[in-house]
Amino acid sequence: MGNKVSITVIRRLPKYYRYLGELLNKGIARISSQELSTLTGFTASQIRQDLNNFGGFGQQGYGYNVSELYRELGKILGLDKVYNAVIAGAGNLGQAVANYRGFEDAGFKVLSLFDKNPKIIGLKIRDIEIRDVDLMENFIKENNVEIGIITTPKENAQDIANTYAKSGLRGIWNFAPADLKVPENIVVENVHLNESLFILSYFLKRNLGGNSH
Amino acid sequence: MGNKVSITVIRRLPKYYRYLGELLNKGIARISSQELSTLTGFTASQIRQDLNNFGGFGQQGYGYNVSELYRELGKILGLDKVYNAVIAGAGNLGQAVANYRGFEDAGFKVLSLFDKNPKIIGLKIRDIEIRDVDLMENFIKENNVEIGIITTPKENAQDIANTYAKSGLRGIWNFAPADLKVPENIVVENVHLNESLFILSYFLKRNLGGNSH
DNA sequence: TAGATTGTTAATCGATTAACAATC
DNA sequence: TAGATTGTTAATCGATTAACAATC
Repeated sequence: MGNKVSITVIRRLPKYYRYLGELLNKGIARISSQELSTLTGFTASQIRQDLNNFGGFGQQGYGYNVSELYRELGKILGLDKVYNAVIAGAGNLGQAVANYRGFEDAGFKVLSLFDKNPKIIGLKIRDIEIRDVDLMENFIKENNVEIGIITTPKENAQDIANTYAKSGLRGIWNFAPADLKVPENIVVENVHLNESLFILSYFLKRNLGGNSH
Repeated sequence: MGNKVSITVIRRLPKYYRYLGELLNKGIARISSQELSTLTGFTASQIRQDLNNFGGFGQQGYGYNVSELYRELGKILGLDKVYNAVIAGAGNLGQAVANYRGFEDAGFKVLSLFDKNPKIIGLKIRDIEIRDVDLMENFIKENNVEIGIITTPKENAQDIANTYAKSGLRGIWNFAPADLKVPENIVVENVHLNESLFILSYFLKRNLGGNSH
């Protein structure tokens, strides 16, 4: 399997996956790149190019088999494996993530939340306990945790990232508005809500409507 | 002011704005494109190109005045105006957004949350009341609300978007994993957590580390 | 004035679209 | 077989980088 697929291609894959899942639920068996284009807004040509980075999943004269393509994309996206995760920062956002159902669907399991506020340590979100953040490093090492989520204020984000790095985590999902410095072998994916909000604001000011900027 | 600045440029502006804010807090008065490059990871050349889409904010031999550039970018991003907002969906995520401090910093004011669950209608998040979603349309019309946030399950997202459109809102900040259909004059900015998570998963599977994919 | 750094044009690189032969 | 639609190459378009004259 070739390795150097561009990030712009990869960022489109989840959207394909989402629509294929919807088609699957509707019981639709096949789909052409043209029909996928109508759904996703990407051109048919681009869709074919994108998919062919990973293999020839289609069939001339027929199109793509929905359930096969869905399964293949799931594999490509790594959704066929379960990862253990922890959440640092058990405020509203941390609790929202802990409760987020899409999280389990993607094969992630939250084993614990961590916080430094003694008032909430010991509480449970669903059945997930909030523990003292001082226990986090050992917990990660002892429970085969591979993903660390950061939902703390930005002031603490780099400290948490450092602890994560020491603990041997492999990936960080960062919600703090900060660019984390981590060792080369750790993957960081950012959700920068403030940036998203600023972009909304930009287009509002200019009164430029239309979906999906 | 020219109008057609590409979306790829616009998506970099919030990062410039964030770092300039940090420099301002540190009391740093000037910065070169080269120094900004070190901070942001974009090339100096690209930074100069980006900024020159909006005007010549720099000075040869000197660089950029931090507070001036910060202020100018704030204007470009529309952060110099206050918008009223409401939130549909008062679960964890909706409450997290209501409590999110970056929200006020960007000039957005949440006037009310709305939900259909009678158990939480009437409660307050900080001092923001949760109201019955049936009252939402009138509330928006009567309170000069311009932004609608969607933190409901995806099943309800399009209905909420329709109500927003009827209410005369101008912008939607959508957290549901769905592509909303809205009239041309309404701006939609999406925060697709599931897509972000899938991308983290993709890079984890491939064991490709490094920041900022 | 000399040094620094922008603003801007030109060159390169990469991504998207178009086109069509291959083939189901 | 005829029609449909992919996989893939070539053409186009847009974004990034390099280079340097302008100028503070």
